[in-house]
Amino acid sequence: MLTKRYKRSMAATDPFAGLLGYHVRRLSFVVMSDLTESLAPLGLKPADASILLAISEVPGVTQSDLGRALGIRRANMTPLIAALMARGLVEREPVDGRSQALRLSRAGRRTCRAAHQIVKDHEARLFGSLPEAARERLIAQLRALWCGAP
Amino acid sequence: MLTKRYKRSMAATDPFAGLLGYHVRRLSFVVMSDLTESLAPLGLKPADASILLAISEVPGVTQSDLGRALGIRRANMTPLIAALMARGLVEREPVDGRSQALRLSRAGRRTCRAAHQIVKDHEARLFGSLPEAARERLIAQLRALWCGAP
DNA sequence: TATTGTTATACTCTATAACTATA
DNA sequence: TATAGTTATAGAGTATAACAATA
Repeated sequence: MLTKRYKRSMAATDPFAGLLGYHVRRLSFVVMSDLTESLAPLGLKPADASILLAISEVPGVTQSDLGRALGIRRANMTPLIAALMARGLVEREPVDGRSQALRLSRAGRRTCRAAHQIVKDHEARLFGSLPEAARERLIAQLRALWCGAP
Repeated sequence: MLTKRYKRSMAATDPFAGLLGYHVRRLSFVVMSDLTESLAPLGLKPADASILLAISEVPGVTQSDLGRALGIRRANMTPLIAALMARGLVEREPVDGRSQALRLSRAGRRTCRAAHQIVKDHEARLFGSLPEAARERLIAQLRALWCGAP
């Protein structure tokens, strides 16, 4: 990430060192890179894994509600769900004439468990150095910052 | 960001609430959205602003070194620098037959100061609720997580 | 041989608009 | 009139490979 050359030439006067947003951005990049790489053996991207995890927690959730919860637009949910259905991981059943209830198939539950384990390992690898109390305080602070104070 | 429907159907059992990486990702999105919007009046993207700020701190920095410091590849630096030069904000001078030293023009320094103020306001708006000590601890923790422990 | 800067290009993610069918 | 899902498409941002000129 940081080269020797950078450390020589810029680190001492890094104009971003005092910017919280900058560190959030760089950490987010590291997190997403590691997670993408970790999930690749399952043939899943982070978005796929988040969909499986969320369906597993709320079986029967609607495609639209799921998209809203994850910050994925309707138009972009369509191909994501279609791919998971084509792989036999997700099943769909109409709740009325327009909404579709999503559930995991048996294979989907298996893949979801594997993904969940990978995510836990990934978190431990990246954040394991933090004491549990610090980790929880960090989560509470970040959560408050992105989804509004309380 | 979060809809009422989401709060009703998923919040209680949010499978991501305990994942630090998830909150980093969501906060990064909020940060980048706000920063992009805040810089738009100057006709700058966050990458442009980071380039101006960095050149201002290290005048004469090389295009390659700058890219490495900011995590932008050589191939992607070319059009970014070209656009800033076309706007008369950045000037370039060869240090040897291949490297180019970058400096801000007078207009570039003016735009850089404006960008710096916008960034400071943006940080205050998003993170002003944090006491200074908490903010600094947060920065130290995030920095350690993305660029290696010490 | 390795590095700088460039060009061309491709891939992913995300965004919008328009359409249908249902409520 | 508003919502669910779909389709098509456009725009960022980021990635690689190959090239010429230079160290």
